[in-house]
Amino acid sequence: MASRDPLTLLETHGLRATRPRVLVANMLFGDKENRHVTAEWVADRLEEAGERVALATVYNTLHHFADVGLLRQIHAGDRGVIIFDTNTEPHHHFFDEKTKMLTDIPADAVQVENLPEPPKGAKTVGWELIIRVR
Amino acid sequence: MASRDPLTLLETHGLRATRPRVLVANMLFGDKENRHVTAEWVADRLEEAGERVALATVYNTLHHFADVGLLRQIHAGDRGVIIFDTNTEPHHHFFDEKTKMLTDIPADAVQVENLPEPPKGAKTVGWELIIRVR
DNA sequence: TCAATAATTTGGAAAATTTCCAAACAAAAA
DNA sequence: TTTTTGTTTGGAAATTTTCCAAATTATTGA
Repeated sequence: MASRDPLTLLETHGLRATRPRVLVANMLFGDKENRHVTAEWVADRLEEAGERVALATVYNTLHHFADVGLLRQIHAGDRGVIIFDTNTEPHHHFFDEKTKMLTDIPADAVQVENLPEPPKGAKTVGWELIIRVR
Repeated sequence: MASRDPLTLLETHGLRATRPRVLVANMLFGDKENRHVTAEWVADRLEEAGERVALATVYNTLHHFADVGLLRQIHAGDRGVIIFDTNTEPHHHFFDEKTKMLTDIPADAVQVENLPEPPKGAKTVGWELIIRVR
């Protein structure tokens, strides 16, 4: 994996190292933990740290990170909330329908054969399994 | 598959055959088409048909249908919109990241081996593959 | 270094979607 | 019937996200 040094990450992904981005990058990539985060969670952490960053900027930042592949937007979980995953490697999720929590499943825990071809005109950019549990 | 007769469906799923439910059941199960619908889509169709049903009732109805297994809430697609799938059989989806559209993939088109065990205390209620395309 | 240019941030308003609520209504049971 | 239970209604409220125009910050290149 590439370095997790926040400044380097921004640099190598063509993002200006502005204050909000550095703060968020530090929070998300400063250690090796993978996280499932929402804009609200990030904003709350910043607030706790006494850092003043507009909520709109948090959204901008997370979307920018996702655009350049630093984060992945998860298509699972509670409707109405965008969840970003710091783990952009292929992997899967348990989704607990009661708690609305996501848990990672390593990619190699499952074998999938015959991944269907995408409709023509489209190409596959990724795939994942969502296992719903209660 | 069980009969798709709307009244019978309501009956066998323990739902009172009220006016809004019959209207929605007709719209969704009156033919053999599978559909991915939102509350807004249903409300619009009702409106077009000159049927007066409160939006809150459309939501209630769709949630009730999902609760009894007549519909499945899809965990994919555009954030912020609840999509209900009339196809409650196991199957998968292509998700087009550009258009936000979902396309069905029949369950037997893919072989998945070693479905991981759920975390203890939980049990698997379903699973699906989401293939993201562009 | 300094201006010019381009990108980003801000805060607040607006949009979009869903849920909540209490009153009215309809269906089922007694 | 009457009672009880479940459902619908419309509007307000809640939640989450996006939009916007102005201010700020970073970068470029004289």
